Formats: sequence, structure tokens, C-alpha cells
Amino acid sequence: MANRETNKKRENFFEDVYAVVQLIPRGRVTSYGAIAAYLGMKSGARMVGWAMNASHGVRGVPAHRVVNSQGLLTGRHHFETPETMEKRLLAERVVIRKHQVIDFKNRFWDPLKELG
DNA sequence: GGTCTGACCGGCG
DNA sequence: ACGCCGGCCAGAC
Repeated sequence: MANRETNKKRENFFEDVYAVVQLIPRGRVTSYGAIAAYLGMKSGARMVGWAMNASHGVRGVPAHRVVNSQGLLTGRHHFETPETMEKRLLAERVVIRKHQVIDFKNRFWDPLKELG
């Protein structure tokens, strides 16, 4: 059925996003847009953000490793506390200043490039 | 069932 | 450097 397929697709979308996020190595970060591009949604970065919003409570999804295209921690307000995201990154030696990843260029992990 | 909004992004003036 | 706009697609009302 069409409706069932739509639901299935939606589930896969969530799973796909989480799967990619889980592949981000410790100490590295990626962006919403990069994940979207990898999943074939060129401008679907907002969808990824939407999926991340639903990732609360999902085990093994390092949401703190997903930042925006500038290296800014735009999702920090959605964690337990606004500092949780920075704290977790710092624990991986990712230095944050003014809500922004230092040396973002070298910390960036591009799924398209790394996974194909 | 139209309209608004979003943990975004790139382009343009 | 900066603000604005359109695009993407699903959910809430």
C-alpha cells in the first residue's frame, strides 16, 4: 500500500540519519547538510535537523557531533542542558569557543568523502 | 486542507 | 561582513 510505503520510507529516513551519525568517529564532527547530501537529499538539511530532534533517548546516536555548516553548535539548546553538547565534544578533545568548533576544517568528517 | 515552522544551506545584492 | 530569500519535506494546528 502507498500509505504503508510512506511510513516505511519515513522510518528508513530516521534510521539512515542515525546510522550515519553513528559512523562519525570520536573527535570529529559533521554537518546536517553533509548528512543530507550523503542520503541524496541535496537541500534536505532541515529534515536531518528534524530527525535529530527525534533522536532523544535513542542509544548510540552521538548527536553532539552534528553541527551546522559553519561549525556552530546550533543544536545545543536541545540537549539536557545548553552546555551538554560542548561538554561532550570537549571530552573528545574537540575545543569549542563561542559555541563554535575550533579548527572546524580539520575536524570535519564528510560522509560523502569518507563513505562514498 | 492550507499555512506556518524547523538542531539548515547556498546564493545574491 | 551581513541580511534576505527560496528550496527542501514532514508535522502540528
